[in-house]
Amino acid sequence: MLTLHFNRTTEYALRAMAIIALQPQYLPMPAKALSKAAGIPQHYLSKIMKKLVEEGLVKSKKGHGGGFILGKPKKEIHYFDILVASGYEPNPNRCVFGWGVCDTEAPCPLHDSWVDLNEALKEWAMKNTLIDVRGGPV
Amino acid sequence: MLTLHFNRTTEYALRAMAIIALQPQYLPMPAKALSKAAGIPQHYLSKIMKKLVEEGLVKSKKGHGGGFILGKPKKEIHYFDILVASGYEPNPNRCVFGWGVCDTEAPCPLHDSWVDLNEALKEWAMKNTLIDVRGGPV
DNA sequence: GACTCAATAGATAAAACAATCTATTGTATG
DNA sequence: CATACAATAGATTGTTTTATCTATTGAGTC
Repeated sequence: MLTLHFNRTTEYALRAMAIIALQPQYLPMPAKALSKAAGIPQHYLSKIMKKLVEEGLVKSKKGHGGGFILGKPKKEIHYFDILVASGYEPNPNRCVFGWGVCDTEAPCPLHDSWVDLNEALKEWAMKNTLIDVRGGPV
Repeated sequence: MLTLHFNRTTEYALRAMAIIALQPQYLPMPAKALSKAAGIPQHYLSKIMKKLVEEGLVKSKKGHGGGFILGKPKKEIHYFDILVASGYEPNPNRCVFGWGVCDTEAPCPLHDSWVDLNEALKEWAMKNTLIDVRGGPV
């Protein structure tokens, strides 16, 4: 795959959350239906959902009539939370340049612009919430 | 690996270009030295360099005293060019949501915010050039 | 022209990522 | 309480990406 900005897992997580957000919240969405609606392999999705549940972004309900619903109001779920829950590292202590230490004091040649990019991405992830997901139930 | 924003290949390409940019331009940098300075496996790097040469971002010189130098002035080499040369797709016709068609007319639920992110990233990649690489020879 | 340095090319191997399969646990309903 | 539905968990397979290995081609130097 040609990675756009995130890996597939993270992209799937965004998709899944968006779809759940579009459902009536009194109606839990079963993993199977979610898998179909999002075009995500069911068992792969289940692993992603597990993390989202652990982070409190969704709540799961087992048994007949069960499924997933949002863990909190849409406006409180930032894309950022979804990224983090699916493995994104917001403040990596890893240098793009591969340097052991790389900070403002001892920056690698790409440090400044990298910080810049990180901030742009973080800003995007923080300003968007599930309220920004548009459309009717999918 | 925990991908930050790009895949490893692209990250390597940025690194390599930054290092070459920091060298005195009358002195070609051999792939071996570059590999060592950048911490990139030599033969893997060679495949990346090939693409960069094809795109005209660097020029290569074979034989004794050979190596790589920039293909054009630093200020004309945008990060964007490096991303593209290493496989980044600037205007993907692929929907995050997996939809066949997804545009302003028929947008997927994440379309708007995704376009937003793409633009932020493109802006970053366009405004930065190899002039923004800081430091002395590495 | 023989020798060395250095890029190019192709094939192979290892690792990471993505996907699938099988079984188990939990919960509502008749 | 038996049955069906649905999440959870672990093990296994498949695919892609990353890395390595082995040549080959080109260019300078003696």
